[in-house]
Amino acid sequence: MSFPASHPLTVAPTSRRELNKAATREAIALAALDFLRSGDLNTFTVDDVAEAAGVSRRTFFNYFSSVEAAVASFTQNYLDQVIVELEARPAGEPLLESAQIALSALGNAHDLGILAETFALTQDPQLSRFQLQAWDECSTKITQFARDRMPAGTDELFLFTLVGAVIGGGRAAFLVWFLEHGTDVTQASLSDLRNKLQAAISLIRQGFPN
Amino acid sequence: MSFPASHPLTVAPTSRRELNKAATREAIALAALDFLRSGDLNTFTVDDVAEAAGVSRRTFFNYFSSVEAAVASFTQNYLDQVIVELEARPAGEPLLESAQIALSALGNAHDLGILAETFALTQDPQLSRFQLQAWDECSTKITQFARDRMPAGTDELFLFTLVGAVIGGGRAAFLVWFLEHGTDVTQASLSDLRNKLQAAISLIRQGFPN
DNA sequence: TGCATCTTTGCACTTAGTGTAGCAATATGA
DNA sequence: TCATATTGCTACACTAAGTGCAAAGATGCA
Repeated sequence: MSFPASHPLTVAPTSRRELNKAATREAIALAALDFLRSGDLNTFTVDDVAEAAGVSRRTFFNYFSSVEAAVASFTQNYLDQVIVELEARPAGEPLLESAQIALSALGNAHDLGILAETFALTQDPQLSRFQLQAWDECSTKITQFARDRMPAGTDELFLFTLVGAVIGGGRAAFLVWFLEHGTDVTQASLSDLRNKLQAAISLIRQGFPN
Repeated sequence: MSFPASHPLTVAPTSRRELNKAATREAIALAALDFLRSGDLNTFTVDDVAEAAGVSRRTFFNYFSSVEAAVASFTQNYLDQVIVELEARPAGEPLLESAQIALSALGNAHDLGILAETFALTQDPQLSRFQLQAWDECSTKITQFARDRMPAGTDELFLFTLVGAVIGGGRAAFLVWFLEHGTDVTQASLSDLRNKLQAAISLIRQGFPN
C-alpha cells in the first residue's frame, strides 16, 4: 500500500503509528492476495490470512471487513489516486480531458502489476462485487467533482450519464487490457493500457453515431 | 417474481413444481424486502426472513445465498427482461436503438415500484454490491450480444466501451429518476423514467464534445 | 520517566452458510 | 387409481464469519 507514502499531500502524517498501521494494512492485503494466487476463496480462511500477515484474527477485522475487501483494497487505492489526480487538474480544463489524464496517470509498474493480478483473481463473483463497489464509489466522487466544475445548473442526468459513461469506459479499457496482456506488466503493456484508457475516453467523447 | 409467468417464451414450464418454486422464491424475496422496509440489514436475520416467508432456514439458502442476493433478485429480474427484449430486436437495427428500446420496455407498474424501492433501500454498501453485480452480469451478456450483431472483427475495446457506456448511462437514468421521484411510481413518473433512459442513451450516442 | 492515547489481542458470542440424510410432495406410467 | 421414481423441503450438525468488550501492549507527549 504505497499510496499514503507516495502522496504526502496531507501534511505527511508519517508518525510511527501511521507507518505501523499502513504496514499492517499492506501486510494483510498482500497475504490475502497470496492465498488467492494459489486457490479460490474457500480454500483458506481469515485465520489463515491473519496468521500469514502476522496479526491476530481480530486485528484482521479491524482493518478489513472481509478477505474480499482486503483484495479490493488494491483497486481502491488506484481509484483513490485517480481522484487525487483529477482534483489536481486545472479548473478550466474540459472534463473528459481531465478524466483521460487522471485515469492514465498510473503509478509504478509494481503496483500496477498487482492491480492487473486482482483483475485476474477476482473473476469469482464473490470477489468481483467488491471491485465493482470500488468503481461505483469512484463514480460518486467524480460526479461530485464534475458538478463542482461544470456550469451551475447543469442537468443532473447529463452529469450522471457522463460520469457513468466515463467509468464504464475506464473499466472497459482495463478489462480489454487484461484480456490481452494478462498479468504481464511490461513497460510496453503499460503504455498500451494508457493508450486504451485514452482511446476509451475518446470514444465516449466522440459518441457512437451508427 | 412474476418473471417466469409473464414471459412464457420457453415452452411455458408451468408445472406444479415450477409454480411452487416460483412462489417460494417470490415469497422469500418479498419477505426480505419487507424487513428492509423497517430497518437496516443488521436488525434482522436470515431466520427471521425464512420464518416470515414460511420456509425453513435451509430452504432460504437453497434459493438465495444471502439476504442481499434475495433483495437483488428484483433488479436481476428487470435486467433479465432487458436481455430478453434486446434479443427480440431485429438483427439489422442499430445497437444503441435496440438498447434504448430494450431498457425502456418496462414491465408493469407494481414490479417497477418494487424496483424503485430497492434503489432506495440498497444505499447500504453491503446491499449495493449485489445490485452492481447484477448490472455487471448484464454488461457481460450485452457485450456478447453486441459482438454477435456487429461486423465480425469489430475492435474489442470499441465493443466493451460501448456496452460499458450504455450500462453506465442506463444506471445513471435510474439513479436520477429515483433521486427525483423516490419510490413514487405513478404513470407520469414512469413515463419520465422512459424519457430519461432514452435521453441517456441519446447522450451516449451523440457523445460529449466540449 | 510518567501519564494519556491509541492499537492489538484474546475471549465469548451470535449469525452465516453448507453437507447430509431422511421425509414430503409431485410426476410418471400402468 | 395406485405404485414408484423424482424432486424439493426440512432438521441437524458443523465450520467459519463477523462483532463487542475489556485487558495488555505500543506510541506520543510533557
